[in-house]
Amino acid sequence: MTEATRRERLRAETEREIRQAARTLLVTQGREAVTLRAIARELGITAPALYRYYNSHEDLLRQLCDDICQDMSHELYKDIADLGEDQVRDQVRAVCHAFRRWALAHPQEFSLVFASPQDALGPKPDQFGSVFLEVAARLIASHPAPEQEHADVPSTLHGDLASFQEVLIQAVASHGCEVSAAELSLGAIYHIVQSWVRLYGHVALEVFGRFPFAVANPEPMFDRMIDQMLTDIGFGD
Amino acid sequence: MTEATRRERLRAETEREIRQAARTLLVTQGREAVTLRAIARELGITAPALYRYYNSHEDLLRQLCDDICQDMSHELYKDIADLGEDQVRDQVRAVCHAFRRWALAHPQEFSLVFASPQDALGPKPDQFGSVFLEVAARLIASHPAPEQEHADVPSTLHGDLASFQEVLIQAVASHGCEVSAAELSLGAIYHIVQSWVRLYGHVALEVFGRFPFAVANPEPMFDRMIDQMLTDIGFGD
DNA sequence: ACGGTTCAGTGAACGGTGTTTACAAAGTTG
DNA sequence: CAACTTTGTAAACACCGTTCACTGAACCGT
Repeated sequence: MTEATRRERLRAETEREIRQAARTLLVTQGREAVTLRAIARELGITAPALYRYYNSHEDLLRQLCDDICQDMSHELYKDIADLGEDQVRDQVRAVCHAFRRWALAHPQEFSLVFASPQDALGPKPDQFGSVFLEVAARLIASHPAPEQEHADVPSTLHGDLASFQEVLIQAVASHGCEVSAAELSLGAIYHIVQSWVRLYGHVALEVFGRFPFAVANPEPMFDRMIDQMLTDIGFGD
Repeated sequence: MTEATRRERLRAETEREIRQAARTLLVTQGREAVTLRAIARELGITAPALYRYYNSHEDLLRQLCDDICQDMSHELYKDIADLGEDQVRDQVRAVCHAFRRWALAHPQEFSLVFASPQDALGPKPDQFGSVFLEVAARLIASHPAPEQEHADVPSTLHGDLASFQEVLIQAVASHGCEVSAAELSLGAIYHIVQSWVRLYGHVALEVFGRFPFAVANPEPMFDRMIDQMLTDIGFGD
């Protein structure tokens, strides 16, 4: 059967139950309610027992953030799975809409992930925009005409963009698309990052209710922005 | 002298001292350290005394947010005060850079203001992007050629944009610039909002350390984005 | 099958938190 | 001076994260 011993299986099980309880508390009662004692109460154990699984309350929240990001990532990929391999532009559109929809449907999770400082975290650098960035990179790479040159991106950024280029190429490759550095120029990378800035800016403003004026229905504005983004990248319809 | 009685002056004084202490704690030791007892300790009083001034801890934090926004607003206006009345494009550039600089220099304040949900707040709808929005509106209105039409903005948004148009016209007017609705078209308003989305997106990502890749020096990227923004609005050099 | 070891969980305790309540001591006002 | 308002205190409550000594059960090598 499974390689793990019985003990390890039980441990992994309750570990999952703990985070599930924490997640439920977060969603139903907000971040403040995610307390060690409340979680333990939910599982029918006492608070100190949780220290067998997590070093601290902060540690638990950190791992909860990882869970959330992973779930969102899976959901986003699920939303573009139905689309054909060749409809990459539709995939970009879909992933943008899915990201907004997820954030609006899970404001507490979205806030928690963003409120937590990225500083003293593990080796994972991003894990939030990665899905969008991968799909967008696939779109540009798969397009036959990479007319974008890296003439208009400041030379100071070439180093950073080049290292990110490698990361993106590897990310795309892990989805079965082999691309070369030539197909994914530095200019293209730059446009992708700029698109992520806009996408994130809109969604964050909307989720946090910080739009400069009361928007009755932000959806058409979002649609319009996605169109503009695609046009700027060079994929206007 | 002042209209207020002696008691009212004393009250206002300690009220200011309380928020000053809270602010210092926030900056030096982070949000978690802004506790009622810590604030009281700083003033040499006890925690329950603070309830004579604020209804709750949450209420105090809310008002602290207001303080922060107001301070930032003043600082931003101070940064563009040196520029001539007619150099409005430079003013936009300056206010963008000032916003980024302020956010990077005050990450704790920036995070606190954004982490706090906007929902159950007072009558103030925004108070964060207002400075940028006002200056940007002034730029467009002062420009002789308002070639932007509202043909390319979704008709669904006309209502929301029109109401925001009024707000902006009033905001610009309060700075001595009378403009008509014709000089500040709906298309222009839309571009201003889009610019704010990008500006906020970049700054938030940078402050929260959530850029998709390690950027050694984000400043040239920011400069490049501001250029692009101005070009999109119709003010490329 | 037994004995030692590992491990999950408990209960009590410590210092800290927001908040309420009853009360004292000032300041203000008639 | 007396009545009243305002400001602060001390004690208490329930809750929080965290530590520690301890129990009991599961595991493992012999």
